[in-house]
Amino acid sequence: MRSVPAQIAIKLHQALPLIAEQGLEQTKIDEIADTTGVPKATLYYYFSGKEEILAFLFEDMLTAIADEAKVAMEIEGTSADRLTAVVGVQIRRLVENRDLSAALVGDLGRVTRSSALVESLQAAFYSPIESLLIEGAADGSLRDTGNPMLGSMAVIGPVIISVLMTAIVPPDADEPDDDVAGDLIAIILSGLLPRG
Amino acid sequence: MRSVPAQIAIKLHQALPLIAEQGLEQTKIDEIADTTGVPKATLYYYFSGKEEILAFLFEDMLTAIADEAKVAMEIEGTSADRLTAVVGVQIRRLVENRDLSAALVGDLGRVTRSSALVESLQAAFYSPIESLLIEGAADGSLRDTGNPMLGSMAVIGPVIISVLMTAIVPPDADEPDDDVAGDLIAIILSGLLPRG
DNA sequence: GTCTATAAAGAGATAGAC
DNA sequence: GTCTATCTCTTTATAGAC
Repeated sequence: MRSVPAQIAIKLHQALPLIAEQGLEQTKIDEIADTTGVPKATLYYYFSGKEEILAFLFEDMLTAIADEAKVAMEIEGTSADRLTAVVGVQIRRLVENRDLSAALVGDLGRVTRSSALVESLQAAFYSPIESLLIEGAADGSLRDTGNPMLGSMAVIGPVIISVLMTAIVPPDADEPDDDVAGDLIAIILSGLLPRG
Repeated sequence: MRSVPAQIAIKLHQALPLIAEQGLEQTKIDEIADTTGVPKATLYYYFSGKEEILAFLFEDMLTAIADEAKVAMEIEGTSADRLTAVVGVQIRRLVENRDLSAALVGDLGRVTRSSALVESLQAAFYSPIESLLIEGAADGSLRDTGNPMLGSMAVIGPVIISVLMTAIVPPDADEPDDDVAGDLIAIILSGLLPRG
């Protein structure tokens, strides 16, 4: 894959609503060319096929999330605060890239078959959270669940699924979007049992 | 779709490792015929195509989960107990059908494009949990998060993601499987903050 | 880098006999 | 219900000029 000019990278995003809606399988490369205005021959010049196009866009977003998460992991406060910040970053970016996220979550199988993408997913979602859980258990600001992996799943799972839901629901829902991230992390932190 | 003989339904499961591994898109209907021993002509006799074959298997499992969940929702104890039971059912069935679950989670986009499957998913996962959260908030055995939908996501998300993980990891991992369901629901119930 | 045209192969789906 | 054979169509991907 040759280095992709920014000009083209931007245009590629225009194909995402299509891909999100009907899946990559049903999206013909001619449609991508038509929708984005990038000639098919040019697409093949830069990419080996449509899988690589989508993977490129995934990588783009995941790298951005990973970078931002790294920053969020350094803020002042308790581990819980940092965890809240990281989850906020993740959700915000996912929601901002609604269609790309829908394509990502809707085609997790494809993603998990690419080791490069799996690594990017880990760097963006799993690793930051696992680190913070371990850190928090050590300094006492988070409960020690005894299983950082399961704990991480308990955080990432809701994030992914809630994004999937918002991504599925047609965009007409111009609900104020409230503070999904905040509400979600509050539930995750406090749990579902009544507090004593 | 004609009513599928049990004989054939059973054989179809033999194609699942293949589908789980390479995705339905990459799985040729000839492969399904070869692997299951069901002649291709017979497959077309009962199904309109490979999508319908997979959807049939999904429905099968989801219906079983929904039925069992309905039972679990009636057991004695607190709402939290019932929630634990329901999640236990869900995880157990998913893990038992490892490859089918991998196919399901790996191709959520396809699933969400079928309204029948979306309804089955809701009946198996979302509805039971949402009911219990509402019930628990009312009788005080669960915290009132003010948003049953978000609360449900906080439960279902970890379930789905943890199953995805175990489904991705090669089966060589004959780890005792411990009590994933129990550990997971404990974390979800108690939250990640230290208890006072 | 982009165009037009085309190869060419794959795979889904069916026909029609048994 | 199952078999063999085949059709047909789509879609990827490339060739070669500009």
